[in-house]
Amino acid sequence: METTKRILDELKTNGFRRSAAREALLRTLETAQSPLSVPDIERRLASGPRSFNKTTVYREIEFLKTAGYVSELTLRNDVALYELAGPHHHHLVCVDCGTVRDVAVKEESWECEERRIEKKEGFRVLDHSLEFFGLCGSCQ
Amino acid sequence: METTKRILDELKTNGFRRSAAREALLRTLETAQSPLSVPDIERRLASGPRSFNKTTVYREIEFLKTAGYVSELTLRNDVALYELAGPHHHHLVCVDCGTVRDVAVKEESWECEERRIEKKEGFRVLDHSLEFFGLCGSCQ
DNA sequence: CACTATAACGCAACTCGGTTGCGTTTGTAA
DNA sequence: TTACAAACGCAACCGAGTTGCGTTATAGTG
Ligand SMILES: [Mn+2]
Ligand SMILES: [Mn+2]
Ligand SMILES: [Zn+2]
Ligand SMILES: [Zn+2]
Repeated sequence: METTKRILDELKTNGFRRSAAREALLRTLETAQSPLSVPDIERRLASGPRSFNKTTVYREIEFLKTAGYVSELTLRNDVALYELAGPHHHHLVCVDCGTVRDVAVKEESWECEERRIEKKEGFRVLDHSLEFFGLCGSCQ
Repeated sequence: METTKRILDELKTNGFRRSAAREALLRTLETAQSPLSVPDIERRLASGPRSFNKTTVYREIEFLKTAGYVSELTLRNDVALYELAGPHHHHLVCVDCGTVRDVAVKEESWECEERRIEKKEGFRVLDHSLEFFGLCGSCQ
């Protein structure tokens, strides 16, 4: 826990300030149990002690993404979702209620597949996205 | 070839008309060598014998998607891309030039993974998306 | 070849996530 | 305390995608 504090400290050693918006945004992401959209974040911030301009939120998300502390999630042309960056993982997305859950996938099975692609297709694989769509426990 | 004609025929037997927009749009997707966005499609149509209103293009895409002839592709929060529906497959996306290519992936290796998820997570998997991001031959 | 029903279309106005420019505020270290 | 730049707010903007509604055109019928 206290990921927020750790990130703020790391940022400070690199010359970035501990601002109210930055801390509030990090705490929001840390306490969220699933990825949030920017509108989500704005609402949660607004229901706290103070709200922030949407430009600030977008810029801060962009900053934290570039710094590697936040990762962006793309699902079926909905709005972008954000979560605190962690080890590489994938998601279960309920097509009914929209909830998003982390899921561990054994990647070894098809990392050889990536190497095969690199060789056969002449394409240098840097990253991949894999998400599962279906029905969560409460929706099936 | 002549996927366009086949689709138009199939649609006609179901009571849907062979309209100019529908035919032009299908031909555009058929001759495209990679998925297109709606703005892409609008531009290509406009440089042909006649152009169509963007609402028409959106509605037609939606119609063909629902009818199962077009599939939508979502990559890293860019605009939606569309291609003629075919057998399930995945894509190689160049993060430099943006080109999108089909790629065959042996799914057997991790279909057991899906079943494991269903059992362990209590989540009914209906579908998945898997895309590879990296550098194409000309960009690496 | 009319006639008709309705699928398909165009237009204008709108929504909303996301961006940009610019002037102001605020955190931090000297 | 001061000064510099990081961070912020505001207003205007952009562009993909949507909606309502009146009009046009396709295709089956007589
Ligand atoms: Mn996650
Ligand atoms: Mn494809
Ligand atoms: Zn659900
Ligand atoms: Zn490339």
